[in-house]
Amino acid sequence: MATGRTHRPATRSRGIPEATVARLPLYLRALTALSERSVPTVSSEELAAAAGVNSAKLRKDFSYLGSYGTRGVGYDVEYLVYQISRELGLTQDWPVVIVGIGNLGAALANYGGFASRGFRVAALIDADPAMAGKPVAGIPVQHTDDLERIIKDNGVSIGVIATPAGAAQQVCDRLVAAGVTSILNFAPTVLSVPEGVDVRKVDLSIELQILAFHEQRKAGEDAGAVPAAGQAVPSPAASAPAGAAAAAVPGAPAAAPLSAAAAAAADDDAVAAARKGRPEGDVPAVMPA
Amino acid sequence: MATGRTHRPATRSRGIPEATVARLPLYLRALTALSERSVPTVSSEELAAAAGVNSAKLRKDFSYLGSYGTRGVGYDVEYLVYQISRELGLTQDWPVVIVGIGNLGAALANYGGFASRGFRVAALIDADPAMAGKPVAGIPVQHTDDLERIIKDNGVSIGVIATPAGAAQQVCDRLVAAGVTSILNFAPTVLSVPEGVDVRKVDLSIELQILAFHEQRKAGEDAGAVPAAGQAVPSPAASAPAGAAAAAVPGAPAAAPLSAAAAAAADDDAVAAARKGRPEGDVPAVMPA
DNA sequence: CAATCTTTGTGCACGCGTTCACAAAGACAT
DNA sequence: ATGTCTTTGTGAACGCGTGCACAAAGATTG
Ligand SMILES: NC(=O)c1ccc[n+]([C@@H]2O[C@H](COP(=O)([O-])OP(=O)(O)OC[C@H]3O[C@@H](n4cnc5c(N)ncnc54)[C@H](O)[C@@H]3O)[C@@H](O)[C@H]2O)c1
Ligand SMILES: NC(=O)c1ccc[n+]([C@@H]2O[C@H](COP(=O)([O-])OP(=O)(O)OC[C@H]3O[C@@H](n4cnc5c(N)ncnc54)[C@H](O)[C@@H]3O)[C@@H](O)[C@H]2O)c1
Repeated sequence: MATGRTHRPATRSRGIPEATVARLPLYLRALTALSERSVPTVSSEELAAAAGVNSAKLRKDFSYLGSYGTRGVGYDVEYLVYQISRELGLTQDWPVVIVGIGNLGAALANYGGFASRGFRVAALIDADPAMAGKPVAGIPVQHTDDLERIIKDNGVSIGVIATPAGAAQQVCDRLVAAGVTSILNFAPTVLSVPEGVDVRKVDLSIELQILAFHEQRKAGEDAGAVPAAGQAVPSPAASAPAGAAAAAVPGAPAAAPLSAAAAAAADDDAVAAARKGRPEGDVPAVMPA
Repeated sequence: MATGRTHRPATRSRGIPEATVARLPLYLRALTALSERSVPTVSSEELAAAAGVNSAKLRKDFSYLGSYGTRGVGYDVEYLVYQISRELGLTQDWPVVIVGIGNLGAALANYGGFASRGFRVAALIDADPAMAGKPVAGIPVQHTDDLERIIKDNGVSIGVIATPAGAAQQVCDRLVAAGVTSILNFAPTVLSVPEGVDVRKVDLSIELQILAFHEQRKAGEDAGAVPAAGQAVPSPAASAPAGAAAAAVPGAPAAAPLSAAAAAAADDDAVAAARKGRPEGDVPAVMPA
């Protein structure tokens, strides 16, 4: 899932908790499905099951919106769809621009789920001159030079960034300067934005790493110990003076810390680990990128 | 950002809070960047700034892993990169399969960020016979019929679902049955999985809706009142619990209605929605989520 | 109208996550 | 050694989110 936002610790939006806001789209989706099947009402129990949440939580969530249910009966589907849509601001059209029409950007542009939910792709923007004018998903790609004009002409307030990480902050700055106040970022970078601008990020790599963590733990439980490998391990070299540019590692940039320093400090490490009550045999061999 | 997981209320994984696990990849990314610049050490303050978090939070996060810092100096970059990598299980190779090689699936297959962190795309799977054998990102697409064999032959434990929503649950079931225990789901559906299987979802539509909510609130603050929609509004009033396909099922256990709703919701994909054309008559200018 | 049954809305308790604030640890200078 | 300075590691307080459990509301039946 996409996670992470520039938190607004301040006033709780209109009294609606952030966690609740994040679940409203889920409820809306389930309700829409029921609506299409012409189901008139649902109980909190049924709807909660469809949305994959606890029924008490769902009821509490709805209570923030008001009392839209009928005791002994449940919630009126159509009415609730409307109320949630209104609360989420989906009763109006939101023009969106996608910046960076590469593999991902093109996929997003082709994604039907955009338009079907009130989000209209107002423009596709890319820095590659070769792409200018070329239609993607029926929409001609425009050059970055016109970014500001495009944003203003279309009254865009939501921008999607799908450029390489290196360009993300710069693109973000331009979007914000042009008037965009909500950004969905797919680039693996932490964007810094001024107060009042919301950023949400979708980070595939992070999701996979979280899954890997749990996966490893599952495997560890089944097979008792971890694949032990008594190789040399990088360790906090004796104590590198922060100031000096003299890297802890001479030549090699990132993969060779298992040289002199490491070997010498290996003993040190074992001691430290033992002292702190950490198993010392848990040392794999491979290094990540 | 991707959000939502099948929670494991049980034992807190090895004492490391879920929230911390979710931030480790962020730290790792920042640390890797420092490592490439041959920076030997960082203070919690600097690293926190780079990762976009509070420094106290970062220190507490690291404290769950052990005491890897040096007071008065900071953290050894190389050592920390190693420790976090190990904790996340990135010191080993994770073969991954992507199911559903359409717009999104193809983009994912082409994504370099996969391999760079120890995730290897072991196979691409699609149900379309026309795609079988066709190479995407240099990897030949294989047919769904061989899904089980592919999973087992490659020892895959992590699967990515990028099929239409309607097929997601079915694909999920097959993946799980074949041995996959971690799933990253891009389809807009709530997947139900047995205990022990982790699911994380990336839902673009939900992210945009959350942004829209805040966007609307910002606009509302500026312009005082709310966009008074004088439109006709469905009211719960008259709606009587019709007898027909009344959802208020007799004694349905709660399992049946779940899968039923899920299946229905699944069908509510962009494509389906577009094909059916918007059911105009009802409600405001809202659209299904 | 009264009794019964269903389901909402919410008070309450609990646990997790965040943040502050500071003692202690170590580096470094003298 | 001793003192100063920097930065970690963490105790403690606080707030948010979750879920239980139940009273109240309304439907439904007799
Ligand atoms: N492809 C995926 O599945 C995937 C998954 C997760 C994250 N990401 C991230 O999404 C981003 C895009 O990925 P991709 O695979 O589409 O990359 P890509 O290289 O295919 O596309 C990037 C596009 O951005 C354009 N671009 C570069 N600089 C720009 C600028 N300053 N302004 C406007 N456009 C600019 C390029 O011309 C190119 O068309 C990357 O940051 C990547 O890490 C991609
Ligand atoms: N494209 C996007 O940017 C985007 C964004 C968010 C979410 N999504 C979701 O991701 C999913 C895929 O989107 P897409 O745009 O790539 O769709 P798509 O239609 O382009 O691709 C879907 C692919 O899945 C294959 N498929 C269908 N049923 C299958 C099955 N049972 N087993 C294996 N493969 C099967 C199809 O042959 C097709 O190649 C959808 O659920 C969509 O809602 C897409």
